[in-house]
Amino acid sequence: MTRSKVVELLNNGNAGDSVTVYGWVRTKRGNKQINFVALNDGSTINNLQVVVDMEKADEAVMKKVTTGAAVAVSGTLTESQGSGQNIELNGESIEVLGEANPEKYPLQPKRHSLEFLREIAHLRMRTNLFGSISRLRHAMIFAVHEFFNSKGFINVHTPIITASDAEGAGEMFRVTTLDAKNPPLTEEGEIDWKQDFFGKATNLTVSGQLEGELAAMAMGEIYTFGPTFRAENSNTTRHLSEFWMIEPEMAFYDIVDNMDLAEEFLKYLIKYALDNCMDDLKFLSQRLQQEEKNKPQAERSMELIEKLEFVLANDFVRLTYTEAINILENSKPNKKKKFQYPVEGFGTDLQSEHERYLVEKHFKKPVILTDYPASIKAFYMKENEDGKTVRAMDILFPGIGEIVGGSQREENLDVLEAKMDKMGVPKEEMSWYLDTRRFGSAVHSGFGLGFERLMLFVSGMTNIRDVIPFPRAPKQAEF
RNA sequence: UCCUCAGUAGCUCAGUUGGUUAGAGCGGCGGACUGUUAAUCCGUAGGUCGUAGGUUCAAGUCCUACCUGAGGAGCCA
Repeated sequence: MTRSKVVELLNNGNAGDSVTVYGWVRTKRGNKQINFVALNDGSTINNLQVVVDMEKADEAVMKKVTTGAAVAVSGTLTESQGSGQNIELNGESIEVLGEANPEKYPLQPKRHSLEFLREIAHLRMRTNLFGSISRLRHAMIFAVHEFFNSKGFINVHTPIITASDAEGAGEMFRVTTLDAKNPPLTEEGEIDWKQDFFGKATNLTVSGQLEGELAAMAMGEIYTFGPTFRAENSNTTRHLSEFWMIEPEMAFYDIVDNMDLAEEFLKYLIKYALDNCMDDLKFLSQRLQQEEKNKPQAERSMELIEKLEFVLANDFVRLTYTEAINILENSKPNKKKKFQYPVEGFGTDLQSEHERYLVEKHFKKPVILTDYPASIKAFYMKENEDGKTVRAMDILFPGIGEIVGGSQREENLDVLEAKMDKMGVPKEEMSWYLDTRRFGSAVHSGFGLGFERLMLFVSGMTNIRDVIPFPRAPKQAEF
């Protein structure tokens, strides 16, 4: 007999069908006459109820059917007499494939704290919550590729090991095969990287953007979707040391085309979740509502599905950095000196509290901020005619902050080189990058979307460590 | 990295101004119940109080250091 998935049986099973299911036991309850086993195989949030007639069942086998055990069940689908489900499986034969000692198995049929589940990340995907998140994450990965593929973008695998340290996107993890205890030294007493595996100092990538630009300047429209590494000592609910980033890069796109694409992309992903993951979203929503009960009314967020639909239905607010500074300067919290960091005109770097005010209080919807001062942004961003600002754009989401950061790129070689000199970026090492401006340069743009931040928004989770299966963060590299 | 808070049973927590033998709920185990939905009811076992020092007649409780975790800030996606 072939194996059926729980999701197929619940959606398309008919009473009378003879089926075999494999899965893990969530709970067992009942009495001497009858037992009910809730079976889950990861294919859906919903469990298949297996009904066992204890007068016919092997008692020794049923004793091993405990929470967490892997079982194979064969039997006949029947319409359920109970109220929690339409269809259930009349279990005629049950085989325990793998026992789970109930005195030692850490997942119990009860609510666990997220902190505890983080400590047992190797098992937490067996919970309803992390099962839902895993399916949702998969759906979002799939939707990313579907979106770009449908628009004719080429997926490019940019290198994970890089030698360039000029991107200025934070601390990097060194990649080396040198003996850590006894590295070869130069005459000056410095580590001699020439003797290392690649003949130079290498790191894990902090961004695929520069290579993405090379590809875009040949293929037109490309995107990358890969792991990214930052060795920053960040201990927050929004940062990981290893995370996944999507970076489209498009030739012949200016900053407005870039914004249009980013907004369309985010909405596509959210719609995909609503269209394909409703069971999981409903569960996540219920969980969120439960959490929010403990919060004061004013701090409660919108119901999850309502929030997703709201973002779909409304245009993102677009405004310049300068306009944002104006709003902030005239805002109540600024006048009442409620901001920890006062807003002091053009040049002020926006702090979390400022971004949150704009998104959560003032506009109450996603905001795209553009035209930041050149002084607070990266060297490769396209300078505006005013000479003061650059064509950068950050998309700010409620509860998350910056979810997308992007820009139109400086395509003029002279301007770019002048900026690199000014900001101390080594031109010689980046000669390969500058070749895109030397030969066939053109207007182009791109952005980076933090995949886990998207997951935070879509799932309603609040800690980024809960939306990636095996989080990497300072002092955390287990599993 | 900085600030704040926390660490007591498998899990979630209570534990008074320092004072006998450290408690509860859930989970586990045993039992009861002919259809349950995180079942219900009865019973039962389960603890190096994060680690190391210190103060004291006496420390889960006070002090110091360290470790771990959470929330916030910075850095950013």
